Amino acid sequence: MKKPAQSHDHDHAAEPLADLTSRLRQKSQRVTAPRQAILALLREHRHPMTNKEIHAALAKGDCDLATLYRSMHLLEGMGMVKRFDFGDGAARFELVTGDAHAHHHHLVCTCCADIVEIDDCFAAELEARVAAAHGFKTVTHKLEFFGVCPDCQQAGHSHDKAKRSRRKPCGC
Amino acid sequence: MKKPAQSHDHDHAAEPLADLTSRLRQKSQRVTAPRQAILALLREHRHPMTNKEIHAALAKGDCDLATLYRSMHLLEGMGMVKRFDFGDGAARFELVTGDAHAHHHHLVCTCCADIVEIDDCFAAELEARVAAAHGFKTVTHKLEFFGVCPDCQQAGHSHDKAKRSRRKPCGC
DNA sequence: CCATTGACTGCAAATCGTTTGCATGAAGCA
DNA sequence: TGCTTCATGCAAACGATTTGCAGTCAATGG
Repeated sequence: MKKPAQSHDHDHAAEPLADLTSRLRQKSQRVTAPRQAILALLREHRHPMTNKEIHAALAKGDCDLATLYRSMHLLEGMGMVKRFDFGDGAARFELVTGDAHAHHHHLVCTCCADIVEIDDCFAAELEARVAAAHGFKTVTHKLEFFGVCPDCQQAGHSHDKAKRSRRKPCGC
Repeated sequence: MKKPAQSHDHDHAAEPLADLTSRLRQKSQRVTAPRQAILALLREHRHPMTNKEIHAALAKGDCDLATLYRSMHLLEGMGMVKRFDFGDGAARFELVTGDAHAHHHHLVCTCCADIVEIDDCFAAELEARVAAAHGFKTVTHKLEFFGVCPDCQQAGHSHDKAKRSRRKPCGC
């Protein structure tokens, strides 16, 4: 088996792993090895990851893919992770950091899949406007931007927007 | 087989079917029965439809599901239909009408899946702002709103936003 | 009007992301 | 320490979408 309680190393300004697990416990959810591994990994990444990426990044045997999916549902339901959809058919997840920066969007390079975070959300006001105009309640929105990043522009690739690439943000 | 050139009936201010098929022909694509059936059906609907819905709406035998998927790719590539993603795992398509109203978003009821079109796109300016701020080129965006429509609010259902319903915009 | 030919279609099998059933295993509590 | 319940691993099931293949047909030239 694996080290039971690694609470040291890699800690770049992120919430301590212990705090994360205690959040789990407080909501009467069990703190299991797979869940700890997932949270520990997500702490390291500032950009959303697909379940496949998460699964590949975890030590082999740390967490079954089915368990991973179940865990992400659980964490999403608890508000500990946020789900993003870049339109390529695979959900992406990001750890919800307690601080500000909570609500944000992304700018995804359709060429190299590089991701930039867009912090200021201009859509909040629009949300209210839209809700009022149509009588809807509890309105939320999904907004993501796609384009070609500076590096890829230089690379000289002939990238017309999204083309029909469904599998990857980029078809390179 | 079916009537070869029905260019009459149902015609509420939409582009004539003949014009649509000629657009196909001009791009050196063949005008086949399945494609005509698809275009004819899409002309009737102002809201985006999933391939399953389109397939179900077409007369049995009019178009195989595989052909439907291939056709939608073709039409999307030609710019004759636009693809929308409501985050429920199924792509939706809408006929691109030559007129204005080209670029628009939707407000989807998470309860009854009712759809309202949002014509004014405030995001266009944001797109430019985002592109400039990060050096990206050919930036596009995907933006959809979700909420509970007036009718569903009355129905008294206890609908907290999207919950974890992935399959349908609504989990009613 | 008929032959030609490559694009298009239907069908079935294959993919991919995601979910679920089930028996075993372990977290948290008495 | 033992119980009870929740969580996990494995495999099979699923739904959306894609693809291989052989037969079919729209567009074209004769």
